[in-house]
Amino acid sequence: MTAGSGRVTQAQVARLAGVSQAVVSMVLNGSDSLRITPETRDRVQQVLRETGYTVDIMGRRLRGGTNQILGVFTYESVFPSGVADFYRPFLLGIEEEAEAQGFDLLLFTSGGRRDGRRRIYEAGTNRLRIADGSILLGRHNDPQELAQLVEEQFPFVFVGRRESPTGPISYVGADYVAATREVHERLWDLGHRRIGLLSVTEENEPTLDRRSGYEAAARKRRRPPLVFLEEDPAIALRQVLDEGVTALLVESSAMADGILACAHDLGLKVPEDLSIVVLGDADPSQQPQVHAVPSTATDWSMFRIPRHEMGGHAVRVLVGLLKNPEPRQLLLPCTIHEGATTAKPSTTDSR
Amino acid sequence: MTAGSGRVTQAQVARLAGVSQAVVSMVLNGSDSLRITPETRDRVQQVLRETGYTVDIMGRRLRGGTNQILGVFTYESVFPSGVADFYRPFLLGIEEEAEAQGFDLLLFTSGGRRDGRRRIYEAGTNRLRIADGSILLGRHNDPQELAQLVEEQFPFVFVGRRESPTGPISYVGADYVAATREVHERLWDLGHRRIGLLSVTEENEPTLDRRSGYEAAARKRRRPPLVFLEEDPAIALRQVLDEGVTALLVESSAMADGILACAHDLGLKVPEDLSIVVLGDADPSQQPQVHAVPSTATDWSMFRIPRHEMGGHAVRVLVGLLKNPEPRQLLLPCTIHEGATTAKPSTTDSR
DNA sequence: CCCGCGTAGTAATTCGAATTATCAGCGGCG
DNA sequence: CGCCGCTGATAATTCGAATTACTACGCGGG
Repeated sequence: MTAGSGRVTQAQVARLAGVSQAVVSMVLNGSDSLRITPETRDRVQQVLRETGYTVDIMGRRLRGGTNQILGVFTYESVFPSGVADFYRPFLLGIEEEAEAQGFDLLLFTSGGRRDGRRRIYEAGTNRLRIADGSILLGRHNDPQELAQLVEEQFPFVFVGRRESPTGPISYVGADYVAATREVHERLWDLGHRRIGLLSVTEENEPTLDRRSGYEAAARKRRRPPLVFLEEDPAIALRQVLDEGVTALLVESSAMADGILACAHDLGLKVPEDLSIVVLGDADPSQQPQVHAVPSTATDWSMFRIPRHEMGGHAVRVLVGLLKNPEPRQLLLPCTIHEGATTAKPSTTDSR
Repeated sequence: MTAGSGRVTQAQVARLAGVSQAVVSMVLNGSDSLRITPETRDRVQQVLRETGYTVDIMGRRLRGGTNQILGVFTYESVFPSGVADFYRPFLLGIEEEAEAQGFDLLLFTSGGRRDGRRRIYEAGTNRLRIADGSILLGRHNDPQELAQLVEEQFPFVFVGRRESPTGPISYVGADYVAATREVHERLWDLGHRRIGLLSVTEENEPTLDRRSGYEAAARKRRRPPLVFLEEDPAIALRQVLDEGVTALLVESSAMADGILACAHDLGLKVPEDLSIVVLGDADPSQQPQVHAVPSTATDWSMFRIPRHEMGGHAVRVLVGLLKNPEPRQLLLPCTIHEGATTAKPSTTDSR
């Protein structure tokens, strides 16, 4: 009686047009248009227009139909307030492609939060089902929820590579492996022979990918991998220098900032004495709240994650999934930004 | 067959537990708990746990008549790429409040465009009706579409004051009248006696509000209104100075930039020789694509539009509208930013 | 004359959950 | 014995749309 009273149903339209509800449905869907007299169809369409009828997505979906609605589930807020906005490029790509494909977007904001995070299954219900399929994004993820989604055979695509022990899941990710390998190759071509990787202990997919790309590149050049896991930049830099490293790959620009500062303290110049490459864009969610980009920001050598394209491709993969529920995985190439923190090594160390 | 084949229903649970579907529903909802034997309830709950049953939100909402979805319709793209992002604060407020009120958000991106703009009525039907109600935002608007929405008695709230000849419509706007009056008062208190308004010819609601606020303030001080409509900043400044104006209210920061440049050319200092106040935030959609804010940006004296709050209040008004379809109008106060472009007048001109 | 067949619909069913009406069984009392 | 009232559960209905099964009607050919 709240919103439902104003809502016109097919049955009401049918009564006004003097036909049965089934006819209204047929007129709407154009199915078996041969079976309906042009006069009847016109009469029904007239009433449809007068009443401003629109389908009830719940009824249609209950029956197994589709709504031309794609869900967008984020574990964090969709519209963040920070200037360095991690999600926006993804969402822009998603919106553009959804518009191109003729889908509306449903943002799942209704659920309560637990531990400050949103959940797909809240109070025993899967809210995603309102949409025909859903795009998931966010750094966090809940393996249990993912597993249940897979079991329900609900069509969804993750933005960013995700693996689930339950079975293959669809995703559109960035090819960190290839990008890291490429970075290693470029440094090698510049003459570097001791190329290190400063990684983090947290073992999520992107980190693992970067490491495997690094290790593959090192193996190709028959060099032992030089992986450092130290969190303190000063100690890390000491370790790196002790190993004779001339070029360092760093996971985050925050860590790179730390290394750079310590290097300056030691009287080292970047890139003359040490080349540094950041493996990816700045991820603001891992950094403290920096609202204003410092004007002296370093022009890091790095690679860019194709966020915009990832969003668009995620929509395309999801739409494909609706027709053919065969899981699909897609990795998009990162573009390498030359930057100002790489150069030829000053000392030719070929231990 | 695509989605949902893996789902467990209440009926299946009931069969496994050897009871009827109604009992399962009762156990789940705890209703009439007195009517169910503890043993039966335990048995059902056991099966519920084993099968991993989750409520299908569709069936539940189908009965309820409401689907807990609020539409968000924008005439332009929701996720713009520019840094100066006009919509984001609104959307952030909308998202937060929707989450608090337990609604999902449906972004209408599917509609085809005409003249590069989205439309509410496509193919004769109102797609907004999919949601329980809808929030509209965007600088453009289509009076005809608005009129039809009113006639359909569809619950909607406009962000920004909008009037329709058809009847009262709900909106949440910023109180430009009061803010402009307040600006005028402050300048008066500083000693200014010739306070001008540089307006634009386009007559939308915000412009009219600013003008009426200005005129009310001038009337209160028994001063003739000094309204300028010249678009060329050089000519406008000449007119302004010819009238002996010592403080100028300007509609947009773009225009203010032009005036400032011309004033400098004439050897005038701001604010010493001329105080300037911008009536509102910078509206990036009226400016050329400026991706990087110039570091020499002027600290304009101006007032800020409470975008975030407007979004949140729009959701609250809309939710209220669902219960009681009585149109509601709400104006939120702007906050005045002192800035660096106002000062006491150098010449005491009291013509 | 009646069967067959096409036409233009209508009646009935389905989806999943919630709710209402109903029913079976049992104890107690007149 | 029969009936009331209570308990604990089940059958039936509802929501809106889509689809299948069915029917009423008309026309033509055998």
